Amino acid sequence: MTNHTHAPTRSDVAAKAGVSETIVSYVLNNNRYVSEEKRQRVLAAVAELHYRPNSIARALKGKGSGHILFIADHIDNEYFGRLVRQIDKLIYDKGFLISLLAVRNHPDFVSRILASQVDAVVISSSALEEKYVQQLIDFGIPVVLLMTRDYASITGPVSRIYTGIESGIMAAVRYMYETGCRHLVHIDRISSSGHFSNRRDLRYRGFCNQMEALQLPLTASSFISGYSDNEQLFHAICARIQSDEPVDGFVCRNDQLACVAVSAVQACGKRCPEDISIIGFDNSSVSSLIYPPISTMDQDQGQIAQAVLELVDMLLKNGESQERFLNAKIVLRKTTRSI
Amino acid sequence: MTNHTHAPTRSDVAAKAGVSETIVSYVLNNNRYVSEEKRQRVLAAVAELHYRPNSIARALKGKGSGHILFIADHIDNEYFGRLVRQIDKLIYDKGFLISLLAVRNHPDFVSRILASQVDAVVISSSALEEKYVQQLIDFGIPVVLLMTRDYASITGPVSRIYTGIESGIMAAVRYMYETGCRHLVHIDRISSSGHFSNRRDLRYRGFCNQMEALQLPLTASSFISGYSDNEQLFHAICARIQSDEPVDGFVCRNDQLACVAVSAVQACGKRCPEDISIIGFDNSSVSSLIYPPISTMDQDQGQIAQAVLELVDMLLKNGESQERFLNAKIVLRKTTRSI
DNA sequence: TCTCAAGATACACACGAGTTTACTTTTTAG
DNA sequence: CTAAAAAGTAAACTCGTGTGTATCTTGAGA
Repeated sequence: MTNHTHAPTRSDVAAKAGVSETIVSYVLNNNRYVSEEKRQRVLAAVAELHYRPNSIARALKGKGSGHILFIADHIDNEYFGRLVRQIDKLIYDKGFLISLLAVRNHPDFVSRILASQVDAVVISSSALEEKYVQQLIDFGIPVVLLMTRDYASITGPVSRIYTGIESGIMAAVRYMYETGCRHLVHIDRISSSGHFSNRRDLRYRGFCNQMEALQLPLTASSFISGYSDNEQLFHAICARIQSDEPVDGFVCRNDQLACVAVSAVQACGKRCPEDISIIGFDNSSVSSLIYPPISTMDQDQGQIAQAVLELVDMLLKNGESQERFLNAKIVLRKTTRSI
Repeated sequence: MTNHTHAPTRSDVAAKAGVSETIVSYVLNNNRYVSEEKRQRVLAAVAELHYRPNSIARALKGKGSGHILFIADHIDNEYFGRLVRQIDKLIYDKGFLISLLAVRNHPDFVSRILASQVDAVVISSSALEEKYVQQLIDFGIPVVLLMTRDYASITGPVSRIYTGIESGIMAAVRYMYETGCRHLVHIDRISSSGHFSNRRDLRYRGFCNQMEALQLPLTASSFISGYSDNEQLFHAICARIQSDEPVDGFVCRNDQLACVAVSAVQACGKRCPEDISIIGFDNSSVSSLIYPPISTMDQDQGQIAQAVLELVDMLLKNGESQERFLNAKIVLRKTTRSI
């Protein structure tokens, strides 16, 4: 049982191959001419010792640490989990590793990230204050924003990916309209003070924009939000259904909320989708597991992952930033009518 | 708008404070005597420059990189996501960062991890081959195993956490028994060749052990497994219900499977829990969102996170390994009878 | 007065890799 | 056949930090 306490270093390889450390470095980085004979000896030694350049030492020389940091509000979110998985798939062969961090709006947050020496930062958050994002950028860290809200004030070389949230919600509203719905209600978890002030959230914005475009009624009663507890939300939805204001469709922030909506509709003795249509968001596992299975909007995490890596690469290579627009696809199941 | 391209270094701080770099180092590491006056000057300069020691350089000196690597089969798993979140909560103040990696059974896997220079590795996987785990340990990396299977062959200084999987399944079986079930069936996603060969999986083992202890019938028809597709599993469960062999309870590997079981039971015209009881595992969000809400076993991720960190600390500090036994709590909802 | 302990500081090296520069050998051109 | 160019190698420095050891000052004790 080989019991190495330390991983082999370049000097071990050089010794075993009978060449200088420099040669080893040249072979591995492939940036200087080395005679074929020595090259082979080096590669053999590398293979035999299972040598890999220490990424820490390499990072110290400015070659990058090989860590890409993902920041999200809820890192245990299923949508985010699937995205991370896809990225892990693509990133592995490039020698990168994913690091994860839940958002904290604390003055130390940025210096904490700086000290951790990650090569790039990908942010998927509606909660992180823009000033912190701005600081990251000002410090020269490559940043890719997954757009969940507008980040209006941010300036500098940031890449942005519109993952299809806004256009997705708009497509959902349009589909509901096309299948006959005229009184749509948006269900969300959070709400800012006053119903119409949350314009920075892309779902909210998409809903409002499309409603206005279709000239559908948009009032305070077009929104149910602010309930963090499912039980309370359930009752709020029931109350809304039984109120004087008409409803024939719920457009939900995510599939969990849609689930609650389905229960509420059934509890009120209404039929779904005949009386009230429901559409969720994220295509999470619940949506296909419950009965009736929920129609929802699916963002292709594989596609997003691809875009993230391309933009990170570009940022790392040229410092060039870019924007990307992706679309969510509608997944029709049983909580919406057919066209 | 301050546009620093580079983070400040120790020498910047030393210059600003008018002392030598060594003094800065002593103040920050608090390991040598420094006069109060200079200490204050250094701290002021640190604050002013927002200096933080570069964790890469510090890691190169063997002080640890501040990265703890989590390895799992499915890093997008909801259970795992919640665990990661809890750990992030506890770990943040200690200056650590979580890294994530999906299992690959590839010869390079270990050297890949070695090269990434993480301080410790936490493994939550039933798929990772034991030889790779052994290699990690032999290389002197602190390893904490979240026990999902037995890892019988592993030797050396590893810490193990039994998160309550085996004891949890046993408690579930016992509860089913106490509420009158006598013909229990275990539903799993995967199966090895032959029904009785998967003894290394703690759920499987817990189920078998408790069944034997209660002297309940345990035959090939006590298992439904091997269906990766929900549709196929649904039909398999229906077939089992309608077969000659009696069933009055399903003990499922997770809540998703329990969901499918609920649908199957209803589709077969049986009542749940009156005719057939069902219990899931993980207390994932689906379990409380569907109707009827599913009884399940809950592993307290906060508790597990706490244990993980304690064991990592211990490993990092003394190199001492340890075992920890935690329990899952039963969450009674509507798919099981009352006692 | 001399010595020795302890207080206070700084030099210099190490960590493991990348890279600049310089040195030696071989090849090519004139 | 000689000079210059090119190929091949290696020594030496760099990144930012921690720390062993050396230096220097001060004060107390004999």
